[in-house]
Amino acid sequence: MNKHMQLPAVSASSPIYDVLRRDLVGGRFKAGEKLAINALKEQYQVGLSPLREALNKLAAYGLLVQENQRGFRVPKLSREELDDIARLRTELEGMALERAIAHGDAVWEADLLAAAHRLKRADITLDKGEEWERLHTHFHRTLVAPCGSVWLLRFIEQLHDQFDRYRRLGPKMPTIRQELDEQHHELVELALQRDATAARALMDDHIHKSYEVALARYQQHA
Amino acid sequence: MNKHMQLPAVSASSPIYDVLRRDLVGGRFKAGEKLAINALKEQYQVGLSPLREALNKLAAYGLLVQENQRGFRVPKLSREELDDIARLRTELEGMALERAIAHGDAVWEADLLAAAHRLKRADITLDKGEEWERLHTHFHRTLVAPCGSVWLLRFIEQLHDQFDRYRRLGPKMPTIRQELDEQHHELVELALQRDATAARALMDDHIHKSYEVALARYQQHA
DNA sequence: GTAGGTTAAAAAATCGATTATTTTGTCTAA
DNA sequence: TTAGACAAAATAATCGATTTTTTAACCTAC
Repeated sequence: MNKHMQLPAVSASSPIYDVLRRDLVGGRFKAGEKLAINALKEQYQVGLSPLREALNKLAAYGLLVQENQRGFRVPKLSREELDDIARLRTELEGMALERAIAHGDAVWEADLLAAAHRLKRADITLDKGEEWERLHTHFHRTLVAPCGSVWLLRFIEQLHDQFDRYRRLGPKMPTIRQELDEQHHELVELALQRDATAARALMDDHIHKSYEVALARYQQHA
Repeated sequence: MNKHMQLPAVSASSPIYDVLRRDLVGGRFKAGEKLAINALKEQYQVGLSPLREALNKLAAYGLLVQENQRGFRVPKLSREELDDIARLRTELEGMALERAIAHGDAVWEADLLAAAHRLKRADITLDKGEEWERLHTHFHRTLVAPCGSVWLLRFIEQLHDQFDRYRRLGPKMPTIRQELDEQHHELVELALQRDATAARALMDDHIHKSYEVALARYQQHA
């Protein structure tokens, strides 16, 4: 399971794919909204073909719904789905974390410390928002990276994106964010101590807290 | 979690997508092979745009690899990946089966019996090959269908497709197939008895046996 | 003989325009 | 007034051709 393994590669370099994915996860589109392709074409300044290919990929990835002959739509949000996503995240990320703790090497330990530190810094300094999100995603990805399963990582990433559609419905809440950030550091500690059981328990709690934030925001419509 | 829930919908009705998916899973293309788009266009008698959109979706789904400016490629096979897929299938399908047994209703019981019966019939009658595959996929899908998690079902289906790229490398082996088919019926029995623990254990074994078949075929190059 | 560079051929990606489908608006008849 | 049918507009999907990039072949210089 070395680093030169061929990745199934979802994100195929196309800039418009990455931009649209970011905007969909970030909530720049309303849930249930129908995408006006011509409008997008102008808004993002891209041709029709690259745009449509990106939309097709996003539909296969689950960030869009494609309807027979009537274009693309942003998937609706639902309490049931949020519960589903949170539950699966708990199972899959817990599993991945245990395996990562079993297999992670010294480089991983260093990467973890670095990722956690940068995340905390971004929190303290003037909040760039988007930058914190990037670092947050990167931290969670780093945490489970050496789990040894390409497919598990793939599914986790997909679930993260879906989860964030709910979590990012509202504005940032500094109090909660700080609490969650503390957990990030505790997760690093437990990972370095190779305490898989405790780490998994904390991860469960971490996801549950995030879930409560996401649920609250979802229920405030937005 | 009712049946009218909005599905994330990967397969968006496009005929060429379904056909290509079937052919990729069925091994009509060599692993690692580069797809000649113009050739495909003629072979499948489709236009360039629909074809490219299907290829993009398949890449996002993991049945193709998209390389920067050099088209699409059938993913390579590897022992490591097969192990990965089999292990994850065990975890995810086991989880889904337990939940399905907890939530499945009378309609599910009937569907299960029907699916298992049709599968056995297809095995006895002159083997249409492709038809058995269809029924086999349908049986496994039915088994876990009422697990209550749309995303879990989605991931399981994806892993099934990937697994089948290995399993279907060689010709059918009647002896083994019969053995696995017996397990299908035992799975139904345990499901109807609502014995989640035994059912999960049997599912583990079932996947492990399939894994051994797939591994043997993979190692004979093919 | 080989490395490096140039050119020609092939292939992928993109574009502009056309075609097919759906949606919207309007009119008519019950 | 409203349901249904028709026509017009809008939008999605597809096509054919162009542009860009990669790959292959060839040539030259060392």
